[in-house]
Amino acid sequence: MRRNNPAGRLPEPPNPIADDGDETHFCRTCAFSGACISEGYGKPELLELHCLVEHVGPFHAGEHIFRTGDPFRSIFAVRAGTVKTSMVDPEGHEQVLGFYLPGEVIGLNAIYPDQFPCDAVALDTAYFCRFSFPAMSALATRMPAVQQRLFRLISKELGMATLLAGDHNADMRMAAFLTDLAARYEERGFSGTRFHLSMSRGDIANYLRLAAETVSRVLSRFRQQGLIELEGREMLLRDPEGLRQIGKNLLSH
Amino acid sequence: MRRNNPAGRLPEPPNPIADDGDETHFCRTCAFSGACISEGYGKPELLELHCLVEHVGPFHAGEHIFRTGDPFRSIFAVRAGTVKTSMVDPEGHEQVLGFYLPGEVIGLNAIYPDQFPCDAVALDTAYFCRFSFPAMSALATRMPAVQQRLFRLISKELGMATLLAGDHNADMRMAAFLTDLAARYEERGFSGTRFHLSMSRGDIANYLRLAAETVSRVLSRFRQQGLIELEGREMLLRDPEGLRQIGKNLLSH
DNA sequence: CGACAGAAATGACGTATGTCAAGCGATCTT
DNA sequence: AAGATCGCTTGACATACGTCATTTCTGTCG
Repeated sequence: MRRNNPAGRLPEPPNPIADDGDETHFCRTCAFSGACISEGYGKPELLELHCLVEHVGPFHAGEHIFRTGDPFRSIFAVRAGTVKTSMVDPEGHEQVLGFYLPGEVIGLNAIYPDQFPCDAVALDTAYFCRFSFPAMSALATRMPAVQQRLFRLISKELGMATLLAGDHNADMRMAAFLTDLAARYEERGFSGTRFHLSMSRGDIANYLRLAAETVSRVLSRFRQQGLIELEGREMLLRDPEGLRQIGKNLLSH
Repeated sequence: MRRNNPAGRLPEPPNPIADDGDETHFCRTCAFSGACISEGYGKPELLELHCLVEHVGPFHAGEHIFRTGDPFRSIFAVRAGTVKTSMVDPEGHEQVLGFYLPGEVIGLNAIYPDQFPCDAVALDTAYFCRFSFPAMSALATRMPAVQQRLFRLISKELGMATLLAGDHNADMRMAAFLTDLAARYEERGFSGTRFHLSMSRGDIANYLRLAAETVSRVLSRFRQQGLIELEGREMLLRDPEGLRQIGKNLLSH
């Protein structure tokens, strides 16, 4: 447990949890909430959407939410915690595909192959809403807003994937990674300048297609340059705008 | 025109055209055809889907089908020719995102931002079917098969994008690229061992995140090793299985 | 036909980043 | 408390690939 906070350390960040939903209300930060709440759907449809939701968890750090090859039946919205998705190639090398924060959705890349093409493991204690995909598709045919939400979610994921495919140097990748994380935390109502890195340096490196040593060096350099403060995994962005500038070629907005 | 075929040259490849559709039949190779034909939908729905299709073209080599920032209204199925999609970063560097062959669909990554996030330019003379996306979404709510086809198309594109994001050496990338191209040609009924590269070495290099010189060198090496025969842009895969082995870590199947 | 321009191939060289290795500080185990 | 283990940092060195420069080839146009 990371509880005590001795003097001289960075203050603890607020614990990122999106878990304020109940039987008739979605968690405020959930990627699906907009499909009903913000678009003004009435009680009946709202209840219908809730019928196909199942709360699952907790999953503890290192536990799998799904594994490569599992039959695709559901997508998962993160309610609390952080998730890493990754593939392992035929030679056994891991490839980190992404990190998912509260309010975000995993499993969308399983629709086409109809089975999960990657593993999903919890990086810390995590809770989920599980949506049956067949039921959701069926509902989508009756609720255009749900259909559109799904189209947009998948298309958004597609946009994300293409960004990191570019060839950029280590500084750019790292700066873009931090800026993106910050924006996503902020979008969900958490601090966009102070947060906890749930993933190891090795995972970050793998995700950015760098060596772990390179990640260490870049972070050290960023610290020397006053761009960040970093103690273990507690991150404070001292100069978010500076970081954004360095990584701007990778960032959509 | 590439017409005459003097002795000593590779024979001309069959011209990749998927253009056998009419008012009530889709082109056999079209990505949408399965949505109606193979799933046994009757005349009424078939006609409905045709109503929202518009044949456009020809676009000549270098002409834009759409540009970054254009409002998103339609997706395009390639009927004939080849298309390159690319983004330009704030510094003006081009980033090739993909190449699209007859039967494939472009524009899916525009759904989320609701405007095209990239340029699409014809690499040779190209024809398209344009599908109004709002109309298609509306139809999808009434035809689950169309909805599923859309979900799967976008999700497939997502899978493609993540593959090239890995860190692999130049040989692997090139071998995987050729194997993928071959498979896609074959899937659409063209030769999977002999085809014309519609794109320049520079475009290939950019797509694979390599320098053009590296692409040249790798291709020369592949030729020396007897993996391919190559004359200008006419490609003959001498050892497709060997190539598949080299690139297997990047390939889904 | 010859001149020109662009695409492609090839060689020489530099560098960003990977690899290997050592060391340090936490946390866990016995 | 000693030892083992793991995550992280830092340094020294190696290398795959990019960059720059030159040459060759191909197709185009006067």
